Amino acid sequence: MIDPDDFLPRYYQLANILREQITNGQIDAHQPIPSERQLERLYSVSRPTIRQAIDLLVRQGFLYRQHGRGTFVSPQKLQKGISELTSFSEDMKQRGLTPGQRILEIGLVLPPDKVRQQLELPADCWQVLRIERLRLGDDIPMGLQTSYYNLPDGQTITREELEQVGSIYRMLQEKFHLIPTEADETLEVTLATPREASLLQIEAGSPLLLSERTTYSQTRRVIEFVKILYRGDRYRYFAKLTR
Amino acid sequence: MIDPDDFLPRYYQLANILREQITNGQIDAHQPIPSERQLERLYSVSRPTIRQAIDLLVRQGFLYRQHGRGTFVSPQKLQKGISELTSFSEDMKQRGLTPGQRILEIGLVLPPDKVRQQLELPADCWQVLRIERLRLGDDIPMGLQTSYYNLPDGQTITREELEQVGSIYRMLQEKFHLIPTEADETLEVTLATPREASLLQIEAGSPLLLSERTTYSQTRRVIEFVKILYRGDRYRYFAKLTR
DNA sequence: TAATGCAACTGGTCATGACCACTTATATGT
DNA sequence: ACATATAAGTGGTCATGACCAGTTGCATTA
Repeated sequence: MIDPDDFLPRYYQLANILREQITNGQIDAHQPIPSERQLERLYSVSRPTIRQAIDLLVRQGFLYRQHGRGTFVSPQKLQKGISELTSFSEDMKQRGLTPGQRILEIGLVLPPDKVRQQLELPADCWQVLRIERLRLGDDIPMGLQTSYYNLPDGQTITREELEQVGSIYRMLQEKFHLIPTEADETLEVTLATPREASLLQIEAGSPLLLSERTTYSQTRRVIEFVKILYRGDRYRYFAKLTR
Repeated sequence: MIDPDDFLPRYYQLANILREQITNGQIDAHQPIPSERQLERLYSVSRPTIRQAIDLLVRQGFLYRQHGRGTFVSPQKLQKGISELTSFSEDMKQRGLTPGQRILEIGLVLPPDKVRQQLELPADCWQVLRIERLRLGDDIPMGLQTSYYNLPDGQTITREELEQVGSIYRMLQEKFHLIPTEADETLEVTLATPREASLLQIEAGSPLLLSERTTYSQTRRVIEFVKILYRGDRYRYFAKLTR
């Protein structure tokens, strides 16, 4: 069952096996999985490895533990990851919609104060990359996105590159070795300006959900600052909270 | 430094010590903490204990690791907990406002279909506890909250009890041993009805942020279903996302 | 001098073994 | 029949020791 020569660590292989069993419905909600000592014998791995695998699944919301009783399967409802950092495209796919985009503008600009602060840039900063896109779900306008990036020494991203690759995150990873791992997001309500309304194909003054997100890399450096105006009638935000 | 006889486990004591040092600014952002082998000698605890403490602080956003290089302090900005499950009162306190409330209605009602589904109750369910409160921050209306509870066998909560204790969560813990540990939340935009507007002291048709939350206990049973209508001009939602 | 390779760090994974705290069912007492 | 101990199970914590996999700096080599 578990291959010690696999390039994946054993605790990770075990977590995958157990997750599979759970999502396949082989164990009902609120039913116990085998005890840690039993798993030790079942899969011929030591208890620390078992516990590491279970820890992972507990954090991911698939299992919960009860001291002295056992480890149990969470009900389906809670088996969605906690607030996961996703791109707009991934978000749309999770909702069962086909993501799309129309690039409105792309180029270097003098950053507004707020953007400069969020990107942690000095006051004498010259220019940052700004990308404005209309974001679509099943070809219907879902949001208006404005992103800002501070790329190293004169490097940049062209409209052609972006249109070809599609995902900025993939470009950042391949060209600059930047992997988004954490983000701070705020949500508030605003009303659509005439320009925003016409782009989003709604009436001026319609309510919008405004998301502002700062994304950080593995080393906790700022990668990007993103503003998205979502159509209030088509978008709902999901979050999973823990104690 | 670490007391083996303390009622707190050692890894937890160590985490507290390190967190203290970090928040006190004794180690600058992006600077390394002592290596795990050094901490082993410094505090006379074994490496698994060290790693458990560091794991905790990494999950809480205070530290980040880099294989082969070391463990480093995160910049202040990211040192706020990930999406934490908080009550309205705690939320207000974190924002530096004094929480308050006005109980509008409290009593048993026939649950609407949506509420019944969220509380995972059978179709023939008779009645649930419904509490409607106006929530204040620094005595200014911030939101209109409607909560639903399914309490065991005829037990209930009276207006007097709630007014005296103040916190429903504390009552749930003391009377029913229910501790909120997880929640699913959705956010969307709506417009205020005349009644909502007058209670929140805004104009009818003003944009509102609607939060719907289902809260679960340690054993993943539903505790409550809560709807809060926040004033769009006074409330902003924060979230921390991870990958 | 510049490139190379080695050694000494770092965190990541894993095994073994032990004891504690909590829960549950069973056996034992009254 | 009931209450009470006991034992066996569970997860929670911790120590010791080992090896792997990246990173870095320094010494060696060309």
